[in-house]
This record gives sequence, structure tokens and C-alpha cells, in this order.
Amino acid sequence: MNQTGRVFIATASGKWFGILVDANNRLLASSFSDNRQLLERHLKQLGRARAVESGEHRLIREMIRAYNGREYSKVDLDLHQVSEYQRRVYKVLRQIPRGKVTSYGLISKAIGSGPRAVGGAVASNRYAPFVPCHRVVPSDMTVGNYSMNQRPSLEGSQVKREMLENEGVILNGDRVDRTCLWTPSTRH
DNA sequence: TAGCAGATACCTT
DNA sequence: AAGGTATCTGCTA
Repeated sequence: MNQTGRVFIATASGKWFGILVDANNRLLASSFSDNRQLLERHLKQLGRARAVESGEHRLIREMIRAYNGREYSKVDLDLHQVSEYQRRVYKVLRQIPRGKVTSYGLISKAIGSGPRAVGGAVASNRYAPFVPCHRVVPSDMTVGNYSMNQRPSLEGSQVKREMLENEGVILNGDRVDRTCLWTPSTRH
């Protein structure tokens, strides 16, 4: 059920950033990787795109800002192709303030679900970093897991940790400082 | 549509 | 610190 789209790729500070957009430049997917091939394959597959376009794109610039923990302007997401449940989870994720984290369990309480189900939805996020799945940590406040391009990555947790630090989250050893915990509101 | 595997949480030892 | 289990969704056949 994937829609066709255009893929744009750019590189910055040794990493590759890519987006999949529709004809109106609404975001269908975004991702980043150290591995250009992997990134291209992932986005082309999602969008049934044949070619990759390189060059300037506003959303890539916003994406790099987001990755570096900076503010960025509004991005239109096309959430049409993800499940109703995923949309519920992503709505909460997008409310987590920059520099804060929340936990799988707190999200599940807010939306009346279960923590593992939230984990599943977060793991399948195709709008990173605009849907900030890096701001979700286990309840023990360790950094937890992170995968890129829907593949298990050995460096995923390290990337997650760097993204959190870049946006001002305080880490004590391997744990996020409790003062950075944000609790989602239970009205939804 | 049943069975299973998760980016979990919590309770016991 | 480690293991069992409650709990919910999405994927597969």
C-alpha cells in the first residue's frame, strides 16, 4: 500500500540524511544512516521510487537541524499510511519537548495501551527525527534501544544518546537525569 | 484468526 | 540482579 514518492539524499557531518516526499512535498518518510546504500534502499523501497535525487531540499535542512538538536520549522507529515494506533503513539511523541524524554510505560498509560505495544509502534517509526522516537527511554531511565532504517544497529544506542545530548538532555553515566523526564497528559 | 515476538514494566526472590 | 509474567499490537500463515 505504499505510495510513490521522490527520494532526496544529502550528507552532513559524515552522516547521510534522506527523505521520501509526495508530489506536494509532504513527508512520507525520513531516515538517516552512516551507510548511504542502506538509507537509499530503505527509502526507495518505502516509496517505490526508482531514482534518488541529490541537492537542496527544505525538509533535509530541517531534518539536519532536528538531528543536531536545534529548533526547526513545521513539517507536514503524511500519516495516512500508518495504522491508527501508530498515529496515536506518534501524536504523543510529537508533544515531548526538546530536551526531555518520556518512557514507553508512561506513553502507554496516557493512551490506555501497553508498554510493549508502544515499543512496537515506536520501533516502526518512519518519520525520524521529526517524530522524535529518540526521546523514549525505558522506565529505568537508561538510554535504551534505537534502530535505523528498521534494522538492528550496533551503534543505534550511541546515536540516540548523542541526539539526546545535543538537545540538552542531561545524562549521568548511562542514565538520563530524572529532571528531564516529561509525563504525557492523560487526556487524548 | 491464532500464534508469536517485541525498542516494556513490575513484582518476587 | 535476574527471572517470571501481565499486557497489547502487528505480522505471518
